[in-house]
Parts: sequence; structure tokens; C-alpha cells
Amino acid sequence: MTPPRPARRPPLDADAGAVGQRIRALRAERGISLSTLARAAGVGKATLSALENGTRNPTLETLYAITAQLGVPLAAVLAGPAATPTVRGATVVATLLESFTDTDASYELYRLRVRPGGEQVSPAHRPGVTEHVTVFAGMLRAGPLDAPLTAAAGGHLRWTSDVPHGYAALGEEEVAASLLLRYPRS
Amino acid sequence: MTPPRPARRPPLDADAGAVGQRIRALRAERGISLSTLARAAGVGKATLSALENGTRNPTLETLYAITAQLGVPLAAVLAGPAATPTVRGATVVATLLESFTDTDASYELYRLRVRPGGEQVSPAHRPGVTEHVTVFAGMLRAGPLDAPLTAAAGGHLRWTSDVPHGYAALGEEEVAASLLLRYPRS
DNA sequence: CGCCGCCGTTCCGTAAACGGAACGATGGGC
DNA sequence: GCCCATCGTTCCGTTTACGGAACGGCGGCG
Repeated sequence: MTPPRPARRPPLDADAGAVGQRIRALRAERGISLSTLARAAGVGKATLSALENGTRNPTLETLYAITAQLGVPLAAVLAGPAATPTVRGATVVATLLESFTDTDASYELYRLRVRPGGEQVSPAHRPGVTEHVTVFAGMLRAGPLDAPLTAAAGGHLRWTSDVPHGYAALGEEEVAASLLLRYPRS
Repeated sequence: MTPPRPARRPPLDADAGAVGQRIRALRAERGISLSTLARAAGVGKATLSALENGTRNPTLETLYAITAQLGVPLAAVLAGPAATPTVRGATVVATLLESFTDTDASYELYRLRVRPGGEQVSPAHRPGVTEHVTVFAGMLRAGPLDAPLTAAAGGHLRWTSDVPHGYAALGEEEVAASLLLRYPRS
């Protein structure tokens, strides 16, 4: 008989590769070279190179040394934001960043991604609900269906969402934005 | 002569030990034995034993196999509850919610709390940097020191922050807001 | 009692993650 | 043009994390 467990490793590699990509992205954000980061973190360049390319399965110690040097918590490079609740549609993906309640109203702050080439419609909310959008990148058209507003990167939109309203990306670029929903105390 | 005796690794072991303790705690919660968990996760008992006792430095793959079997995200067993980077001042506390880079600029989105009774001043940033604030609660005065702006809950402020600027809460209530910093590509 | 099943730890050979060094490629400075 | 510094990758010997097997300890059962 052949030994029962020959071992296989395709499944996890996807994860390992994603971790490597995140590290590479963080490093690129900071504009530092692989060599520099490896030296600062006290790991070999070979290690960091293979890690970023997803061809190695790093130890916790190695990962910790690198993320510490990047100034991010270890969890930041592991499998995606994961546990954060997300609303998904054909053209819009909204991730809840924070919710907040005070005496007058409650608030929900979302990160918003709008893919080009479609429009997503949202039904009317209760009276008094307002939406505030700040655009990071791309060109966004959003607001009441009969009176939409437009904003480019850096722009800000605001409307009362007690009527049906929609979101659409203008142009080819995906829109990134933050969305603040304000629900007045009922 | 002995070779240069390159490296020792005392400092990280504390961390590794903590990870092991968390895994052991999670396993105890579920009332399953070390042997059972090792078999279910497809790792050796020796591996799991050493890992729980903090005498080994596990690979990502090993950790993933175990936490998956325990039904918790990988981050759950890593160093303490999410140390998200935070900027603290006497009157302002800013927590980074998300950072984002695209072709034209990079962005940082913060949750902002401003305590009443003081003003916090921030030095000028590089030319072209803009700040966007959406107020959740309270009344905020912020912007360039010589031309501050004011917004109540639901309001929005925007200024270019290449001059010294400040943040202050008007009235007794603590201000909650979101702050978007936009850094144009240098 | 002796036996058996399972517990968690320890031993050990193997596979692989590690750091150092060498490599070709690229981009300034003179 | 040449030189030198630095880039990221690859090679290689050493270290070590890995799983399987053996170990002693402990409770249940005939």
C-alpha cells in the first residue's frame, strides 16, 4: 500500500499569496524597497522576496517582524477585513466601518465602491434620513433618481434619502468613497 | 574561532506564547482534546502541543489549519484586540479607519473625536493636501486658523491644509466626525 | 486486578523556512 | 562612456517546524 497521506498544498497557497500581495502593497505605499524593508525588519531578502511572491509559508515570527516594521497590526495582512459586515450588490459594495448613536440620531459610516457600467438603486428610507458621500477616486453620480448629483475625487454630496435613490460610476474608473448615513431618532 | 554568533530571539517569544495560550483556551472552551483537534486540523499532535506551550514558532499554514478547525478567524488568536493606529492629542483623538491609494492621490479616513473646551492646532501639510470633515454629533469649528469654518451634526467642512489649522468643539458636547485627508501624488 | 483506550509530552528523521551571498538588471553621478 | 550603488531574484548550507511513533500517566471496565 502507498502511504496514506502524500500531502497536498494547493488550497492554502491562495491565502499565502494574498498575504504576500498585501505586504507588497503596504511596502509600495511607503515607497521603500524590498532590500530596505528586509534589512529593517531583520529578515533575509530571500525570505521577504519569496513571501511577497507567495512561494513560502512564513512563520509567525517572520510575519511579525515585517508587519511591525510596516507599522501595521499583524491582522492587517491576514485574510481580508473578513469579519466586517458588507452589503454587496451588482455594482456597489458597501462595508460598514463604524456605527454610532447619540441623542439625536444614529449614524453608519460605510466605505463604498461603485463599479463602472451600471446603476444601483436603493429604495426610500424613512423620512429625515440623510446621506453624505465623500468621493476618494473616480466620478460618482448619486442621489434621488429624479435629481441626481455628481462629484469627482475630493467632492462631497448630500441628499435626503426618503425617496428612491441610486449610485453610478461615471467613466471607466471604479469609484471609491465614504458614505455616512444619518438616521434621526424616531 | 566560533562563527560570529549572529542572532538570538528573546523578544518575540512572549507573543508566541500568548498565541498558544489563546489556542489552548479556545480548545478548552469547546471541550475537545489536543489529540482530537490535531487530528481534525490535520496537524501533528507534537506540533499542536509545542504550539500551545509556546515552544515553537508556527507557520501561517499551521495556524490557519488550527483556527479554521476552531471556527475562528486567524486574527482571533494573534496579539491582543486590534491595535489600530491612533493619533492622540489633548482635545482630539483620531483613529485611522482606512487608507487608500490610487493613481492621483492617497487618502486616509479617520474617525475624529473632539473634546469640548480646547483647541488643537495642526501644522501645515504639504501643498495640495485637503481635509474633508463630516460631523456626526456636536458642533465643530475647524479649518485654517485665520478663517475657521463651522458645522453642526450632518454638516460638512472642507479646506486646504497647507497652512496651520485647528479643531475645536463649540458648546458642551463632544464632537464626533469623520475626517478624510487627501494627499496628492508627490 | 490486568487490560485497554485515550490523554498530553517527548523523540526523531524529513521537509522546508531561514539568512547570507552571488547574480543580472537598472539608474544615476562623474 | 565607465563605475558604483541599489534594485529584486536565485542559489545554497544551516536551522527548525513538521508529522509519525513511542512514551508514561490516568480512568473505566470486565
